[in-house]
Amino acid sequence: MGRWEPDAVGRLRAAAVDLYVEKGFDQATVTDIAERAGVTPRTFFRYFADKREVLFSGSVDLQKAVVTALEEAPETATPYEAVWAALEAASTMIGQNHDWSRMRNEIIMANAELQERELIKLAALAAAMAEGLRVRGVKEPDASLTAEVGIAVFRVAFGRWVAGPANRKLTRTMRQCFDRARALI
Amino acid sequence: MGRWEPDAVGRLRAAAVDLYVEKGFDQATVTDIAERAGVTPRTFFRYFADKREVLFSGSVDLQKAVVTALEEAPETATPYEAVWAALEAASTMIGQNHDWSRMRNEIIMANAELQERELIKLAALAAAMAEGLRVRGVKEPDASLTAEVGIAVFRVAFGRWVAGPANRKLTRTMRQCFDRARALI
DNA sequence: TACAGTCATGTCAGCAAGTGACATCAGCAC
DNA sequence: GTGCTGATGTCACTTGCTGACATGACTGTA
Repeated sequence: MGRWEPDAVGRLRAAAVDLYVEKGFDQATVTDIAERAGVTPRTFFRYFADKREVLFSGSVDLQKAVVTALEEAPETATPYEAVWAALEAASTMIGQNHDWSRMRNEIIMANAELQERELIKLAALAAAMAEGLRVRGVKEPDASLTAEVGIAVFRVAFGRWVAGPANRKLTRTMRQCFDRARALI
Repeated sequence: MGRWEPDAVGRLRAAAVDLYVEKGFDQATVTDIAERAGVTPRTFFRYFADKREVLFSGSVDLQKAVVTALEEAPETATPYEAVWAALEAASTMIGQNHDWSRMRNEIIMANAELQERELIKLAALAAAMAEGLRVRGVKEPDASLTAEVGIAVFRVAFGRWVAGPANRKLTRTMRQCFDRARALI
């Protein structure tokens, strides 16, 4: 046993999410969160760059999965097909937990600052995908265009999935949007 | 003559942009800006919701132009073609002033918070475009997909144009990316 | 001419986010 | 036991942003 209760990060994360749901993101102060986690506000900012970041710790793994999928996609795949591999990998990760996704999404949609953070994470994902495509030999502007379109598809598909019934598969919705985009463009 | 110098908003905007360039967005405090504009910090927040918003006052007009273009696009146009009309209108507005766009873009790219704001404005633009398409009778998810892809094209094209030489036409770059997306997807 | 109302701005007090510098002290290595 | 390390606490501070109220030039009207 350490000097303090272990897993301060875990307690902070849990406390934050609880409070964001209970009182709303704006009303939940860092002091509240820290207090509930049995810790000082200063400690909160040691683990999370800011109040929003609590909800985005998963984005690192997501980005890794996406990049890996791009690397492992068959050499013969077109850029858009390679992007599909990335979207599929992302869907598999996120699609596991419809409940969590829905709750998290509700918190985010209720607050503009959180939407901003969500968007910049997706922009970073797009940038990573574009880089992954460039590694595959795709030139600009093709790499960026394909990656950005991929993220566009992701956004729409995720939005539909998260608003729909829990038993629907994200991968399925993603594929439908992916194909539909192809038909529309 | 009023009790104070006229056009406080204009002075605030100018002072803010100047200082963002001179010292960087983070280092420029609202107190600085207000002081240079000969006004109280409180007044700054009467005109701008926050420190970032100064750089985004044009987005209202942009959105109007886009929506109008969608309304006026020929009935026979496919969704993607209607989106082109919107992108063209946006390009015509923004493409006028390469210097201003480049400076503004440099300020924004140097700061994550500003990029977040830029992204949410673009997301709002996408939402407005999707709504415009729905008005045209396009169903979901087609409306959202087409609109989001349109914004993806816009992002890439704008990025290329703003980084390129001043005499290049935004509309041209936009069209190239628009067509290239069609080829890639 | 006086009077009332309005509008842009000032004044002031205050909260919450976020940061830097330094203190503390359990546990571990040696 | 000595000394180091790492996680947390403590404190003081800056900055963004807000609410409530004050001020006084301008405008319209009787």
